[in-house]
This record gives sequence, structure tokens and C-alpha cells, in this order.
Amino acid sequence: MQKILLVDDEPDILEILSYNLKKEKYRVFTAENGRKGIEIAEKEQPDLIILDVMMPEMDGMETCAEIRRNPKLKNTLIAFLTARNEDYAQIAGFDAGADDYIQKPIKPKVLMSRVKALLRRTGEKSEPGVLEIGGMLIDREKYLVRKGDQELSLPKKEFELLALLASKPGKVFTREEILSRIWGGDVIVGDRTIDVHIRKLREKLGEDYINTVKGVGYKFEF
Amino acid sequence: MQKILLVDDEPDILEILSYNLKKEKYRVFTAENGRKGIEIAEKEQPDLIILDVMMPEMDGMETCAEIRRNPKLKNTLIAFLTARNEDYAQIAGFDAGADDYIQKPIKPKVLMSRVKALLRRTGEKSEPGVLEIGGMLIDREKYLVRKGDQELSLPKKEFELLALLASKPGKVFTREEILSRIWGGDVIVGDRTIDVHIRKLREKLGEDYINTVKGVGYKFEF
DNA sequence: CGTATTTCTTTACATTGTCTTAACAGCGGG
DNA sequence: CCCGCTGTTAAGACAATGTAAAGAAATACG
Repeated sequence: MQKILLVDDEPDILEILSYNLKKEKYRVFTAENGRKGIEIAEKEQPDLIILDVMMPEMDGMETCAEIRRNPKLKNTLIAFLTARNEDYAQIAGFDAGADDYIQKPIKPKVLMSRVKALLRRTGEKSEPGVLEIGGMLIDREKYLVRKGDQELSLPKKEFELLALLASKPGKVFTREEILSRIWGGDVIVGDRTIDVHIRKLREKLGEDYINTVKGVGYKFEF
Repeated sequence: MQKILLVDDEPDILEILSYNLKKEKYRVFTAENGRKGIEIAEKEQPDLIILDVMMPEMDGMETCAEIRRNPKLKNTLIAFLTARNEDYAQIAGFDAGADDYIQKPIKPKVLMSRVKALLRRTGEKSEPGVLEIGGMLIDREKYLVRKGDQELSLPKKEFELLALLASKPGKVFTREEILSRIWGGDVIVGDRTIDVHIRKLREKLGEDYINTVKGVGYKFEF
């Protein structure tokens, strides 16, 4: 999961951005000024830092320059938040070294696409698109599972659940772990929900792949 | 690797830009005037041409117009370099056909993000002009689809959507992916827009080519 | 230029699967 | 046998997509 640090002195903005980014499964940290921002950044090593240009004390430009000077953070992506009426050229004029500018007022959709575009480069995990285990082929790109000669197309949640379990055969995934990886931390679902999905998977794949470890969780085996 | 052609009469600028672009793994060509620029462009078929507006003899505008007239170069991306005090609107007013304006003084980071943004869409790969799948012929150059004996001429968006999905048969493209590749990152369109285009495609091609993977996206199959 | 035509987007439902819940059954341990 | 856990089933809630029609935006045309 990729980390994003937000630095802005306005709590409202922090909250809005934070909310939207979390919704998209980013891990979000916030700081209300540049100094604290850098502190947190050093500790958390975020993938992207979003800086408000206008801040008391240490403004975005300064913070940015500071980051660029800091050997531990030098290569972190930086995006500026700028009010629309600030002249782009003027801002660009500062030798700031930002990777992108995002204009206020902030449109969540715009923000998200920008953030994604920025992180695309870095982000791309090297997870293989297809994994093969126990005579089974799980294709994440095509959302398809091939077992022997038959192709199964599983519904989203089931597929993700299978892909998760199968990604580390033998490892026991706790319910919590499963919840946070597939449903995403904040979603609340009932106790039986996971079981039901497991059930469906067993139905479709056969009973011999997913094992229950009572009191702990589930694991994939073959 | 993508090619960029720089045209400017000031050797200093050429060098700075060249250095920065090369650092980002672009293949860079330079020319000190419009005439030579076009010559090189014809030979190298760059993905992007960056033109200084102010040049002796043949200035940026003229060169640009020339490029747009040249059948071999017509579709090349063009970015202008303009001094800050030249009025954007005035420049834009010329029916020059540029794809972007970059203001001097040039800040490498700004330049890079612009260049990347420009090339993102086009860039991807040198995909074949025509692809053939499932008894269908998709000609990107002519914007034509042949299915069996009949020729369909699809509207732009529909065509691009089809071409995208068909470029990786079986792969599920998420809505996000589709949006960012066809509409381009920042455009905001309603939820149902994609569906409607899918609908039209299914109407024209038949129901058996594009499959929905609920909660994930669409894929092309045959 | 204004108008006609095509393409694109939105709106406002209808529809379809998927997901979740609820209720109860089974099982093993203390 | 009671308790905590998981299994199972079916039903309903819900979210994602399908669809038709109308409104915008482009574009072509005269």
C-alpha cells in the first residue's frame, strides 16, 4: 500500500483530501506545517508528499527545497497545492523542484487522477499477473481461474479472496488480515461474510484447497 | 524509447533541455532552426517537437504550420516555448496547432512533467496500426473496423474504446483505466458514460465480444 | 455565420448479480 | 452439555451495470 503525506495548515483541507485518498486505499499521513511534515516524512518514507504552497512559517516552497536537500527524502514525489489565481509561471519560477501542481479548489476526481498518474511510475508492484499453484492458474489481469481444462470466472470478492490466499500458499490469513486487504480497513461487515465467500470458493474449486485453522484463519493448500 | 526534437536558435537552451530530457531516457534530437528541424523530423519521426517561438528566419509559428501541412509529420505533438511576457492568449490565437505551451524561464521539473503529460497518451508503444482479432480487423489509421465483409466506421470514442479493449484480449480493463487512457486523466465524466459507449459497441458488433466483469471492468473476448 | 447532423454525455429509471445478513446447524473442547 | 467458533442456506439489501431518451457539444454544411 502506498503512502501519501499531506501538509497543509487548514484542517478542513487535510480532512477532505485525507478522506478521498483513504477511500482509494492509500495510507495517509498529515501534518499541519512543513517542519512536522518533514519529520513524519523521514519516519514514514511516503511515496508522495502533497504540499500546500501557502502556509505560515515554512511555506510549501521552502519545505519542498528542504526535502530536496534531505538525502533521505530527495527523491520523493512532491505535488503542490496552489490557489487557482496564483500564476503558474510564477510558481514554476521558483526553483522548487515539484513534480506536479494541483489547483484549488480541489475536485476529488481530479486530485485522484493526478495522484494516480504520479504514483503510477513508482508504484507498480512487481506482482506477477498470473500465478500458478496446485494445478491452478490464477490470472489477475483477466480475472480468470483455470483449473485443469475448465475456466472459472469468479465474482470480484471471491476472486480477490482466492488470489490473496493463493499468493502465499500455506500461510494462514487471519480474518482481520483478509478484511483489511480485501474490504479495506474501515469497512465493517458481519462475522459470517468471509465464511460465506469461502464456502462459495470451496463449492467451485473443490473442498481440498482452502483449509480452516480454527481460531486463527484460513489458508490455501494443495 | 520516445523521441523528442528540440528546435531553438540558442545553443544554451538546447543544451539544458537536451540534458534534462536525456536524463529521463528520451532520445533527443536538436536543430537550430525551423528548416533543419523539419528535415530532421522527417527522418526521425519524433513523438514530440518542442519549438521556440522566437527564432530568426523561420519562427516557431511558421515552422509549426509547416509541420501541420506536412503529411508525414501532421500528427506529431508540438509544444511551444514562449517567453513569459508574451501573451498566452495572443499566441493561442494563432491558428498554429500546438499541443502545449511551455513558458520560459524553463524549470526542468516543470518541463518534464509537461513533456510526460503530453507523451503519456500517445507514447505507450508503437502498437501496430491494424490488429486482427476474433475475425475482426481494427485499423487504427483509418478508424475502420471490418467484421467479416461489412465495414463499420465507428465514432472516435467508440473506436478508441474498442481498440483499447481489443489491444489485450481477455484482459479486464477497469473503468478507471479506460477513463485515463481514452478520456485522459483529468476529464470528469459521469458514471454511465462508459456504459453507453459499451452499449453502442455491442449494438454494432454483436453482444458476444465485450464482456462485463462486475465490480471490475470490461474485457474483449471472442 | 446560422442551421443541420453527428457524436458525446447526462438523466432517470430498470435490471441484474453480487454481497451481506440472519438464523440455525454442526463440531470439538472444557 | 454448554460455549465459542465455523459451516450452511436462503432471502433481501445493495451496488454495479444496462438501457432509452433527451440534452449538450462538436462538427459539418450551406
